[in-house]
Amino acid sequence: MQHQSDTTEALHATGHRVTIQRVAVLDAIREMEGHVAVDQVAAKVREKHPQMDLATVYRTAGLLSRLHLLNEVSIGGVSHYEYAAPGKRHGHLVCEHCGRTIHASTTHLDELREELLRDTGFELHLEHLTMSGLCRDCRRDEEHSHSGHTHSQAQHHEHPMASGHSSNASTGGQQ
Amino acid sequence: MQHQSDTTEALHATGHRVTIQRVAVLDAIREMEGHVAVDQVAAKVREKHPQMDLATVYRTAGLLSRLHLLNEVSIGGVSHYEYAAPGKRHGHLVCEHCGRTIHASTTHLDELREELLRDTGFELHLEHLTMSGLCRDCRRDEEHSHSGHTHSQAQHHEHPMASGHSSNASTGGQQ
DNA sequence: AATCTTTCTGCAAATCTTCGCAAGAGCGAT
DNA sequence: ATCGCTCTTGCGAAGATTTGCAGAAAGATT
Repeated sequence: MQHQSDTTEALHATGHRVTIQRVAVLDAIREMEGHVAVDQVAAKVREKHPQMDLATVYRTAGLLSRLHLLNEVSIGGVSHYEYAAPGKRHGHLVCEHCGRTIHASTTHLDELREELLRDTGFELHLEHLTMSGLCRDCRRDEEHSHSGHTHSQAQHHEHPMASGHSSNASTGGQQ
Repeated sequence: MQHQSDTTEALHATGHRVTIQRVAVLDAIREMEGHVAVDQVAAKVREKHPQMDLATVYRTAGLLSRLHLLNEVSIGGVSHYEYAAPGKRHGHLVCEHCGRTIHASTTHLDELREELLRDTGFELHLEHLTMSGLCRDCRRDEEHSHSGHTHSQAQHHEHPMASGHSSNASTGGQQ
């Protein structure tokens, strides 16, 4: 369990200083599974370092994200982070209706990435990619309610939303 | 040039009320080219309706976006909107370095959309799709400075950044 | 046109996120 | 171990966005 070295190395290699805050934030997120919101990270970190400031967590998570030690995922406009386990790259599909997050293997995305690079010179960063749309369930629901255009304006009817987030319906193939 | 009717129709058809605020916001954004930030929209709208509240602009732009009359684009974490001209769909590629936004034809994206739909049941909404990465120019710059890992942390060289747009290219003052 | 019901808006307060700055902490040189 | 040069952090404040609420306005009804 010496991840520590990874973190330290990555920071060193990029000319950044190794601070307890940085190690603590990464550790906290690694301990918590899935995508966690910043305030959750802060809470976790404060268990051991009570004086850690929220702004520091934001800054640190942002930095670690840029160093590819974390992935940043925007869910409903709110930043979440997950540990960027090496070799486990995936895109994020967030359902606009129920808020659930699905992981998409990069198989599809790599293709897109190459095409864009060739055609526009733009190098797509898959690590931060979050795309929105409708998940299978909500899509079905929506089709059913195609009768009266009540359109209650009501935001999403908040599906049960499995507590532990990221119900993985992905293409199965996690690398 | 009676767009008015479009707006009115779309609102009606979805059971929403037609208010001056809603028409005004859509008009303002249609008059301003490209992606405009919410505060710019508010300023424009207030030329004619000085009492219009910022929160209303947020709520209205969000609604019009859900009705596909506008496209929402997140640039550097800040919401921008553009008029959703029918038949002009495109994805948004935002450069993490200089903040520039590039339009990607949906040719590439449609493919991805279909694959995702088939493999995961997820219906990707291209209208809101914003992807980040590095544009051609910044990519070249970055490759050049591959010498010492000084990581000067130097502020971004702030490219010219095509016309209009919010002068706010701040990718944030790096740590 | 007056009335009624429900949706919207303006306002203010709450959240989420970033920023500026002075004090504090790494890390290389002494 | 100490010094010094920078990078970082904590803190307060500002910026961005959302939310609750009560009054104002839209659309249906009479």
